[in-house]
Amino acid sequence: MRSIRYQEIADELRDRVRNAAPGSLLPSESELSTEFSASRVTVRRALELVRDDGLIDARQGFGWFVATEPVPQRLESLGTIEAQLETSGRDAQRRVLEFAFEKPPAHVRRVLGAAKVLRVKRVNLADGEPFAVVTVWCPAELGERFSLSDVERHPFYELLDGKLRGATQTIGADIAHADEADLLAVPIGAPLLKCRRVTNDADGRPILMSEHLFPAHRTEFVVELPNDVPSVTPAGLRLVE
Amino acid sequence: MRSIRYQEIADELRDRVRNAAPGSLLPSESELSTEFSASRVTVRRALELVRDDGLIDARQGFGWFVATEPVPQRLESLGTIEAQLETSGRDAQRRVLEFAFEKPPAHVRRVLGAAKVLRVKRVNLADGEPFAVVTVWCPAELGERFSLSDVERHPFYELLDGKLRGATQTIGADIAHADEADLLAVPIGAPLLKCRRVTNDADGRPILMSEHLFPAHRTEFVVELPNDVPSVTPAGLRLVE
DNA sequence: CATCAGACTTGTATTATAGTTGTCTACATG
DNA sequence: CATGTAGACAACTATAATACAAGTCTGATG
Repeated sequence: MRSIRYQEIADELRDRVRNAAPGSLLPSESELSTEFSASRVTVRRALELVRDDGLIDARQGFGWFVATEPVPQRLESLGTIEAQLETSGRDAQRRVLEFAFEKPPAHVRRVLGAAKVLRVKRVNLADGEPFAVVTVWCPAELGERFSLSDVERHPFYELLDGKLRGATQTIGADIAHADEADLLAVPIGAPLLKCRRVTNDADGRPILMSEHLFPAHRTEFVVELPNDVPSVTPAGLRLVE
Repeated sequence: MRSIRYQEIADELRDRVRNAAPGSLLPSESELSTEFSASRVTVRRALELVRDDGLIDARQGFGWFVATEPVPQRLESLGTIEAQLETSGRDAQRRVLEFAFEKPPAHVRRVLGAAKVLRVKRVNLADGEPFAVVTVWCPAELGERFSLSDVERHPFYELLDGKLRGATQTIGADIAHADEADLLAVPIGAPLLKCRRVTNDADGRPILMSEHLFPAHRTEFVVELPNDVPSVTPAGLRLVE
């Protein structure tokens, strides 16, 4: 069986990088070149492969270093909306509208499996203008630890820091009804993006359910598809029953 | 019973390939030639037989290698909508509505940078019911290779097989206007999911732009977020200007 | 302290070579 | 006529060797 040299080198480098501290420098390309008895071009191709994995990065005149963020964010190049607002210098606020312990609606109960839940409804503002209405449900025994001011001051993921592990997110569309139209300052019947998310804890059990409504004229989802595209049809779409 | 040499060789190769790692390289044709004491042409015919099984593939100047899985679909656990329909036993059809070479609208021209484009508009049916209206733009010099029946019979990604590399997909919402409402068999003002996609070629240049409209009551996007969730806010959302 | 030269780094070419597949022609054999 | 052998050539790939541009750091110099 033949083998490609730069792939061998890339594998070796991946191994080393995984056991190295983030931010630490790799040997220079010419050093690696002599060490592997390969030309600089070959070493470079290997390095570029590892970079494509998100494990390392390079700066001209400086060198190759282990990437600080070992978990590459393949899914989307954009961060959270809050971080976006912050970097663009806009002011982000949230206003809690409702905060109640109650019996969950059927579709929430089916997912969370709790007889009593905390429901928090709030509106998110960017520069004073509303851009999202968010409803979050979580089991009552978890929600009892939070006060209204906790929820008002901190995002939910901070309060549950470290407990959240993965999520499934479905994106749909709806039109604004009277209640939502009022909150989002759009006319009744305006198109909305509706996002339902089920967030799991470290053990994979769902512990958080949330519904987000965005006015379509101000928001859109962006998904980067770095690899081969299997179809012109949007990936991730499914027909609902 | 005389056995045909290149079929014997093909059988032997099939055996080896099944026990080899995907992506690994086979010996070169001339090596196999000496190993099997057969001419290179004969070995080649055997290799081509195995390739027709989909087990291996070749690249000129590189070699023969064990075929990898069709597509490493990391992004979402769901496949394309066509594959979904197929596995669920539903009937998928498409009907081409418009097929024209013309000057592109501004937002298409800005992305593709072409003075003339091919625009194809079609409606997708599942079990006879419409579930998507799709418009695809591509530069005229690329589109000239395709006929109307090409587009009607094959998905676009098949016609451009191997050329497509990555894409950026934005998901938004809109309401159905008269034209779309008619095509999708929904009332005017019904919520629609609107997906715009820019697909790039191997060099990262955009070569395809498409717009997809789905009736919201029948469709939704599903995005799996396997890693840490940074926020309760949906990932990938951004504010538009 | 500010500045500048020099050593070292990555980024990006070009050229060369050996090895590979893709394709063709010519010929032999049953 | 299908099957197999032998050979030649084009096109492509991986790799090496080299050169130069451009960015980063360090330390000497004034």
